[in-house]
Amino acid sequence: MAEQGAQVVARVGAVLRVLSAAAGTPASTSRVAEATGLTRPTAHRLLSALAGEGLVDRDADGGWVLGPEAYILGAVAADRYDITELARDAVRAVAHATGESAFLSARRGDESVCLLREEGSFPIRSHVLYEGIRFPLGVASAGLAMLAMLPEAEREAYLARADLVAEWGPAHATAPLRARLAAGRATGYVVNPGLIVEGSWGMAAAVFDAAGRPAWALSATGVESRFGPDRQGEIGRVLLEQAHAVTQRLRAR
Amino acid sequence: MAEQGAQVVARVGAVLRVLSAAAGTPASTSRVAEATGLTRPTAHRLLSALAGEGLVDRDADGGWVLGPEAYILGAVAADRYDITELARDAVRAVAHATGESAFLSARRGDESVCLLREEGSFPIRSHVLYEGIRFPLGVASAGLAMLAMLPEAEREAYLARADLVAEWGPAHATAPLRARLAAGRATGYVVNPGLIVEGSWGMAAAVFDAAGRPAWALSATGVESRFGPDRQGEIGRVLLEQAHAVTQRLRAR
DNA sequence: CTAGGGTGTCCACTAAGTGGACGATGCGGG
DNA sequence: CCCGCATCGTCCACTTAGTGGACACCCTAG
Repeated sequence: MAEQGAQVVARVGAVLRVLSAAAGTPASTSRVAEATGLTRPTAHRLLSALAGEGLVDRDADGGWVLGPEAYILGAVAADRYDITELARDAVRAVAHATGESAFLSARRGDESVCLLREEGSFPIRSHVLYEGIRFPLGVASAGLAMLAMLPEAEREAYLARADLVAEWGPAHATAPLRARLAAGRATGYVVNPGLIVEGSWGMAAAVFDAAGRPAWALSATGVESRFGPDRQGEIGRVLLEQAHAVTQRLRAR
Repeated sequence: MAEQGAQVVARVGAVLRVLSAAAGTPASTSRVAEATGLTRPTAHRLLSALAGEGLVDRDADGGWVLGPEAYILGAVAADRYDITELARDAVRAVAHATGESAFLSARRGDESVCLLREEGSFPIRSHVLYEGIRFPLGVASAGLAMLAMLPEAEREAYLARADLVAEWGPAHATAPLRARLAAGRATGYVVNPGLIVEGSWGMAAAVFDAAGRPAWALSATGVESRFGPDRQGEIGRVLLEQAHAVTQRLRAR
């Protein structure tokens, strides 16, 4: 039984996150129910009430999307939380230097969420990441980068509570995951060898907030052939350099 | 008694709107309770639960602000609802041509909410409007402009249900308000003769969405001495021209 | 035309949510 | 340094808001 007054709020949070993760693609009532673990009448009721508040909207075909009030909340909250303007040059620099699509992601609890994407110039690109998409911290390269740089106690606590194998496969068991994180701490950047979509690789480096905590990550993704040993060092170097530059800018403000 | 499943959602909406309207200024628990009409324990419980979801945050002094999840929701929703990039040049043109601060506001139900502000060059400026601030439709010039251009049935329905006198004074009674709206329909722009803060005047023109509905407004505000009959026509012309340009751009996309 | 999948709504039931009261904390003034 | 006042967080008896299984309706594809 939830803390009093929290159950509906938690459900609202879950519903909004699902629509956010859908990145503007309308979701059906059944889809929202499934993704949030709610029953369909409950999902429908919450969605209708949220639509009444303008936090969600309904498209012409009955699909649910984030609403105009969500946009306004975000525009106001951007003053405090938005680093995309400050980081945009760095994301572009990664895309330009590596030819791969580059991203800025933030940590949100036990998830990473993609905030910014810059297309790379290389004609074959991975489209696994887009603004709003979320992954567990141990899954996408951005989340791996932030997880690797957390204090050991927090990292181990996460590994203890997160069950990634069920949904993401045995490559996400604790032992291989710890190895990946240890390698990331050694080099400063992490490598995701096609564990979300086979053949789509990613690399990432953490960006630290003013308190020294890994709160964001810069990453690059592309096809496997572009992430071999011959290029990994260079991509890693560029990611580290640009991530460090963003960290410095954040400290300076 | 609310529609089932709606009471807590409505309260969440109200809490988030209050924090949004505070435009980043931290609000105390008592302040949120007062502004939303909730009791203090209820406000505290909802705020704590929303903090758990990341939709609100608590600053170092215990004040409540919109949280990182609110920012993310808004960033995702911006794809569908953000016209500030498209309208920025027009807002700047109003500021430049008139010397006054210029704004873009949106209609949100029975309120107008300020989305964008450009400072004017004239050294004496009004600071009544800022991003996130909300007014009833019949109060700020932006809301007046949108209200004036609504279909008559909707406008009259609003006038029937909105009681603006209690909080805003007798100048907001239905008769003077109708006159102001009629004048606005005749000229295409509305004038707010210092009714929010004495001496701070505003003028606005509506921007229409693809369906021809007044969904936004461009406005200019400044000190009374700058809004006399000698300048009203020119300011009105600039507002109309720029609002029309934004309307055209919206149709074209 | 039929079947399947998705939708919206109902309402008996109960668990979640409420708010008055109380104690704690912090700050400012004397 | 102490006291008063304002604000805070928490408690828990009470009640009503929220729930979800069931049902009817709608739409689309074969």
